Amino acid sequence: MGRRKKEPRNVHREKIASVASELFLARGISATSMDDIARTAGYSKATLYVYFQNKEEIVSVLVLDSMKKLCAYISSALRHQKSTRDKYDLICRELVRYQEEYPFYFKITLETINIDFENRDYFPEEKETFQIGEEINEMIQTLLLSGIENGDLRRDIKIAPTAFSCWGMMAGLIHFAANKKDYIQQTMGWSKNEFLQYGFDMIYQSIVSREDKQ
Amino acid sequence: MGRRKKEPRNVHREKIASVASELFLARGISATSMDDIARTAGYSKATLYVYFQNKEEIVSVLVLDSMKKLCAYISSALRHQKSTRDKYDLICRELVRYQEEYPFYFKITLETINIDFENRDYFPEEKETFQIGEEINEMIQTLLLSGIENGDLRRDIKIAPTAFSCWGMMAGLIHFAANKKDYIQQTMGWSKNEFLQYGFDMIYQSIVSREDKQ
DNA sequence: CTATAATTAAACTTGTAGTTTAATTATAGG
DNA sequence: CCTATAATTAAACTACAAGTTTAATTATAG
Repeated sequence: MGRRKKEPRNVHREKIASVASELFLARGISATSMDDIARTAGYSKATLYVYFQNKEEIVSVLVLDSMKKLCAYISSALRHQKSTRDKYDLICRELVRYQEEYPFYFKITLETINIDFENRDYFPEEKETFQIGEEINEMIQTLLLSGIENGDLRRDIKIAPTAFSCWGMMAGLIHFAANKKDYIQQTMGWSKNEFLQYGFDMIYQSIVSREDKQ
Repeated sequence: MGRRKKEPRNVHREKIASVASELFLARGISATSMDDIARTAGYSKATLYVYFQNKEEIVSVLVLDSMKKLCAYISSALRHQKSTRDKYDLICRELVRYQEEYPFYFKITLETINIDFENRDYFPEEKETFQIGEEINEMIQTLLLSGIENGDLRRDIKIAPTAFSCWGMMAGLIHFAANKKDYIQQTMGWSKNEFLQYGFDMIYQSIVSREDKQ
């Protein structure tokens, strides 16, 4: 009975999400209204509500996109480096890149990956985001395991707790560095990246094998 | 010319702040309206605006209070323990306690201690909060220094970067543990505190002296 | 040409922070 | 006991926001 189709639903969703992404990055999520998005995207607000349930759904789609990219970054990092340390360093770099590219989603991800599937209703995108988080976890745990096997990492570390501790510590470090850039410069005379390098190295020190004490 | 004084300004401020604190803890800051606070405190909304500029000022007073307590906790921890490790452990415990007691202020503190004194106008409370953050930093750096001197900690760590890295990592760890309690239980079979213990130990491993390799 | 899908303008609801005014209330000082 | 005045307040107001709904408009497939 449809007499008119033109663009499929997803084209509109992607156009809207893309515009929202730019506005969110420029002004922040809460400072961007649905009216802003509609105006910028060249739709009316009513149309936005045809393609998305609400603002939250738009955000969750963008968070998912960003997590997919992060996952791809990390996966590529693991494939392209050989040594445990090189892989570790590149993962750190990718995490920093992710925070810089998507500062708001980085924050949301840290808080949301949670998911107590009982309580709330979640968008499919949110559940998928959670799944991708699991994928990343598995990659990190695989790295830890192979690091232990070839003697790069301590034999007595516990894989899962170490992976999650690293995740929490790195996130905290990156968050700190991103928000206190000027402060770091003033008190230590270090750039954000120098500071991060030092912090990431500290974390590595906590898991590295201590056999080689030349 | 004042014909009536009754309660000094600060009594009202404290009563309002105290009520706000309870509501914030119970429902969250953004879910608590000025009307809620006024109703619960037994004032009219107009009176709230007599004693506070706005909601933000109430929050900043509460954040300051919470930071004062944290500072006192940590200071006491350092005075009551002898060994570097005991002092370290107790500081970790106090940080966790702080997060549990003031989850919302913990988050704000992590984001706000920043302060780029040029940009915004800050309430005096915000500046004082920053100062207390500095005090805590100094205490931690003093601990690191004495730990190095008596051989408990590695001689090659850099005091300030290590202190700030620890701060960032611990905050990240605590934040992770607090938000993903159930997840930790399900994936690792560990309680939040067991996980935190493991994570804090990892951090300590990264700064501990490695002389004693029995 | 027209039925109908797609889109929209605009009004509306509900909720928020913040401001202002005019009125009310309580009391310190004479 | 008065009364000037400080303290307080109710209530109306502005200015936004998200989200919902309706009635009208627009474009096009057949």
